[in-house]
Amino acid sequence: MKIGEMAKLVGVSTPTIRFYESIGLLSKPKRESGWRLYLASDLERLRVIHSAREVGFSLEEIKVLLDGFPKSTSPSKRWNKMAEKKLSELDKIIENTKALKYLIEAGQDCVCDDIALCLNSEGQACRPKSHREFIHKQQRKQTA
Amino acid sequence: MKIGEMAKLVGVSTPTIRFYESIGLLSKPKRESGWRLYLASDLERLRVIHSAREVGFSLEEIKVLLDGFPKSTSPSKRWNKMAEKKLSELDKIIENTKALKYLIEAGQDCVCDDIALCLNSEGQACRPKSHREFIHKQQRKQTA
DNA sequence: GTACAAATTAAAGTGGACTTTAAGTCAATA
DNA sequence: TATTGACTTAAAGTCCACTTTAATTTGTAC
Repeated sequence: MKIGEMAKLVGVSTPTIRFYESIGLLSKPKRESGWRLYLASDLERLRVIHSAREVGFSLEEIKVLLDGFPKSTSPSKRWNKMAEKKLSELDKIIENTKALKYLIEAGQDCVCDDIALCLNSEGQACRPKSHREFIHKQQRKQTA
Repeated sequence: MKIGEMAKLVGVSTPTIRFYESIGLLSKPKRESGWRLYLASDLERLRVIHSAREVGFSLEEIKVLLDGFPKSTSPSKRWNKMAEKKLSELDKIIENTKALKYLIEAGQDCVCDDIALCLNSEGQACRPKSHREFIHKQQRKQTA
């Protein structure tokens, strides 16, 4: 497939794809009369890159993660180290995301005058109760 | 508390806090002989900002989300619209994060020669099976 | 054959989110 | 009283991840 089709399928711009190629994040594909022709495997790789970007990985991190992805042999120390680090970061992201979801949902029927009050107040008449309890649990976890 | 203490508790730098103040994301706190003195509510707000940043919210988005946070009245249309949008983005982030976790975990004992093969191949001898199935499910979902 | 849409290049420009710099002030300790 | 470490300011600088520009080439439709 040509660059425009792949771009559309994944949801990035064509200059972005060329840019990724220029920094070696995507490999140089075959050409047909000058036009880049991509394979299904390129599409998969770009999809992974895109979702990793959305989760906040830097391009450099993605490069290490993908290029160091274990071949038939066992993973390198560097890869393993980054994988470990990233796994715990991803867990943190999931926690954060859930907390924010609760916060936003609560905004729809919370009666606090301020978000800080809503998060903070102990005896506040803030609905829904479930939200306040969840947030407080999160904060105790983070502080500890 | 002074700026350094708050910075340490949340995990940002002191210039970052002053920068947030300069763009109106944090309000100007009381001073004591020139030094900023923060309250517990400032700490909570900064915590929310920080975790939202980690999840990829822009500062502008966070500003809208927090400043428009419904007071005793009902939420504004703008706030509601952004909240809706953000809730679905957050769901996507959780999906992406889980998929990446599977991918990284799989890297530890996958026998594919390449990450694209691992994601892509149908009859490939790629362990663990659970991972491949999960990823394919994700992809079908995204493409659909 | 001409217009059009989609591709090509290298290089310069942009926007967001900080970070650094430089010169100074404050409060506590030796 | 002098040093230390945490604070103050405004302004300039940096880094990342693209995006835009401009000038050109290719394949398809009328």
